[in-house]
Amino acid sequence: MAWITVKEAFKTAPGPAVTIKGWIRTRRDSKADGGLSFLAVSDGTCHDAIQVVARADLPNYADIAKLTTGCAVEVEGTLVESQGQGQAVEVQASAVKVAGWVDDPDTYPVPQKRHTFEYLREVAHLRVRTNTFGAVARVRHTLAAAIHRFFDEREFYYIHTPIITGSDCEGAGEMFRVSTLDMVNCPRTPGGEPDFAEDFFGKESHLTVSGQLNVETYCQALSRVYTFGPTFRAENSNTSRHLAEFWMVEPEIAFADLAADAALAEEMVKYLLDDLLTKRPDDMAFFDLRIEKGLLDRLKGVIEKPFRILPYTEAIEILQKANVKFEFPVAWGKDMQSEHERYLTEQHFKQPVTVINYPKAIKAFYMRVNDPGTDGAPADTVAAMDVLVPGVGELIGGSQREERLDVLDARIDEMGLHKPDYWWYRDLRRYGTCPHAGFGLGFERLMLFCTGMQNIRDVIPFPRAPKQAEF
RNA sequence: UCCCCGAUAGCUCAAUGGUAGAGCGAGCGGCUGUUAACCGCUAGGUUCCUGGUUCGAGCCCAGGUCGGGGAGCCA
Repeated sequence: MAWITVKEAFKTAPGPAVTIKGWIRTRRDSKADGGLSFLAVSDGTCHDAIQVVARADLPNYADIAKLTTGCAVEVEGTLVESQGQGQAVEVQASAVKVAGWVDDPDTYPVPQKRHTFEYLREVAHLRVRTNTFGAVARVRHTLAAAIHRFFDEREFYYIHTPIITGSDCEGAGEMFRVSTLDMVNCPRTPGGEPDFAEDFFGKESHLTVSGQLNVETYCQALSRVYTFGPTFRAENSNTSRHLAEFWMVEPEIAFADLAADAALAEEMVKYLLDDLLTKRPDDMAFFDLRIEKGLLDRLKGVIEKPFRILPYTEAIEILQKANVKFEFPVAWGKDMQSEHERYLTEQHFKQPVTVINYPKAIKAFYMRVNDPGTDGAPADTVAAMDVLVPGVGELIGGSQREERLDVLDARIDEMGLHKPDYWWYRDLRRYGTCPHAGFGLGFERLMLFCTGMQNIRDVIPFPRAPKQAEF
């Protein structure tokens, strides 16, 4: 008897003998026809559970009648056309073997009832057994696979940039230290500071906050590259859009400017949405029905319309003219607040907006300095871009990189950074430099955008956030 | 880190400073080719922690812990 997945079973015509293995979602009993039980069995391979009909003449029916939500079972039977409403096929069981009971149904953390997401976070090891978190897990996989396929189809190479970094020059926020030093009796320098020369790497090391600087080196040889891996920020961020450990997609393209970068970002987002709608119609219909009404229409709209490319200088003008009372003032040269970004993408344009050419003073040292007067800006700008999307805010941040060594050095000095730390990054500008650009896409933010889920802690299996690393 | 809100049964929430309740879930029974099933019965409590006010605290006060919403940092 062939063991097939529930997903396969739904695609199979009635008739064959099959074995199904999975976990009980619900059990319903009937005394009709001499007695029978209906078991909804899920194996997670697709959104729906399959109905198993277990008749009272099965030798272990007394056990079957005690099955509760969460029990693991192996069912042998025949795939048949369903006699009832609500499903096309079901399994008429010839044997139901109980692989694992639920100890105490009264305290099983995820019985078949409504749960809040806040509660389910406390039982993250079991929450994936619910409809929502099963769907999240499958969508997450589908998007991740689509990312690799998108780049592979375009001759990008996947670069495994390091998780541990010895350079303290990534400049994208607080970092987690990686150390094997004895924290209680740590070796000290004569000055009394911890002596990192004695540490594992012989220097102070941290978890990466971005793969960008490393991936730029491979870009300068392989032309089109990307990295997709975990990223760590030790910021004390307590929001529904930040994690201490998150996954980031960072492509880097050689002989490319900001326009090419923005075009790549847009093409990628649309490719991913289209692939998701094609490959996961069951889960996406669930999100549309239960999580965000109108989700499917919203995503289809994103695929169809071009992103709005909006110079920062123009964005400020729109915000200043807006008939809305903002909590924070709008002024050229200031970074846009969340409320400003949300206004642009949610109220004014009602679609994804790519804001480009930000003031130099508020952006990172590696972003390429624009020619004076770009977009009619009153001061220097850099070729940076942020892709803002409704409901999430900043989905992507990127830029054309400064490829001119003299300009880069001036920026490093200007920002008070320690030039020798950047020796290998500067080398790229000495040995055959070329214009190049790239961006970072927050994978969990993409998940929020695609599923309509509200909290970023609910779109990653085991969220890492301040005071949260239980599982 | 800042502002606001919250913590009571397994879960979601009620309860004027005076005997702690409901819905869902769970157990048992009834009914039904059932499917958000339905009907009946039953069990289930250190009211987050520490201290204070009071004859008496789930309720008032102080501190803490944890959670949620918003902000900052950003992806």
